[in-house]
Amino acid sequence: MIKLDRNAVENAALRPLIDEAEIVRFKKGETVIKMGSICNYLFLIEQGMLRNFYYDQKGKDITHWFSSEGMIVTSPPSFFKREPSFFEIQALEDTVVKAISYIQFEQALEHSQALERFARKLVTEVMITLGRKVIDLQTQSAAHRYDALLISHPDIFQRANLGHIAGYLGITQQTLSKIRASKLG
Amino acid sequence: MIKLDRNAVENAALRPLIDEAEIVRFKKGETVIKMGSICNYLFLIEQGMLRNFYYDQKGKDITHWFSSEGMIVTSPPSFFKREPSFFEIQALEDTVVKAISYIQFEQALEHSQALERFARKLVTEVMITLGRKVIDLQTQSAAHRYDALLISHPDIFQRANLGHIAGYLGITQQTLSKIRASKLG
DNA sequence: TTGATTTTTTCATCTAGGTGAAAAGATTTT
DNA sequence: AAAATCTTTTCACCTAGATGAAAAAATCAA
Repeated sequence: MIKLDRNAVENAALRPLIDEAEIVRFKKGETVIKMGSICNYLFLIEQGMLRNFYYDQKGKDITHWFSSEGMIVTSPPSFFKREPSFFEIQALEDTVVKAISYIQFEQALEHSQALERFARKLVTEVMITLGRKVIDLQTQSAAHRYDALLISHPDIFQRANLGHIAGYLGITQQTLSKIRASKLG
Repeated sequence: MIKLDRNAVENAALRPLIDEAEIVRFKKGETVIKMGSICNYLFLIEQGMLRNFYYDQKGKDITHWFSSEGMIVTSPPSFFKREPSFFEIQALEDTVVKAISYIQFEQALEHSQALERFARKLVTEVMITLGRKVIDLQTQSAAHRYDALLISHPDIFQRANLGHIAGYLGITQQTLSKIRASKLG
């Protein structure tokens, strides 16, 4: 969802929250957050890869976001608004996370203005990123979005399957396959 | 961009920031923020309506967001990251805003944890809204998005022209016109 | 009160990407 | 190493929405 750079991880305000977080392991394919449940954690990924996805009207599974080492991920509407999640989160690889509970998070933020500030800035980054994604979906062709992803996150192509990537790009797997074929000639 | 409900406006932490903001008036059609400039303000709309828009590759003007009375609006990437804005902001009606400068904002947040907290929650709402817009663009038909807007923001149809609304819905004006025609029979 | 400009609709045509089914390739399981 | 399962590609066909041009309607200006 959002990458914590080295500065962020070493941020003094964040340290205690990370340190008291529980380490949790997920096996490849395992469900981390189930649709309909309330997501009580921010997950800081130590090792591995997760994806957020949802089911559209027709029940098709659509990837909303990929997250890997150093990123913080959650089901934002569920975690922040304490409501049932329409996202599922699933492990694409064996994954190790530090799970920061909602209660830990709320308490830490109440006791530390620096952390509150840090959290605000993090959320602001995600907001800007999502704004860019809206513009992208509205103005770029599928092929262009594919190229951009290949450059910005080449590792995803090693770690997620093309069905997941197609959903993330806002297209079907068949269309993605056509785009890939067209690059070969 | 984001609506401040009555609770929010009366929030004690926010009060001083609003009170020291400068009142600015824009005439219908006037440009509030020019593309390429740095947006130094959060605008709290007292009266009137603004739209954020950008130009795509081909130079087509695309509305990203409408904002009216009680909403706070800015060019988020420019305001928060202090970089040239790719959004323009334009007044769709004669509009009165309270302009909170970046410096006022930063200082107030440093001095008030409650305000920092309030700002985080506000940005979180925008993040969630944008996440929903991504899903909407990816899963709903243009006609469905039109219906949804008609229900959620009927006033926009009185206050913005259909070209602007089409851009907001992610379609061309001609397509919007076809959708409208199909509703009449 | 008539131009001039802007906004909205209409129309004919085109195309990016969807759909559904099937084949081909990989990977996993026994 | 065969069977079963999952992933990716291919193909024929379809459709939502784009494009470009033009007409019609509404709004504004002198």
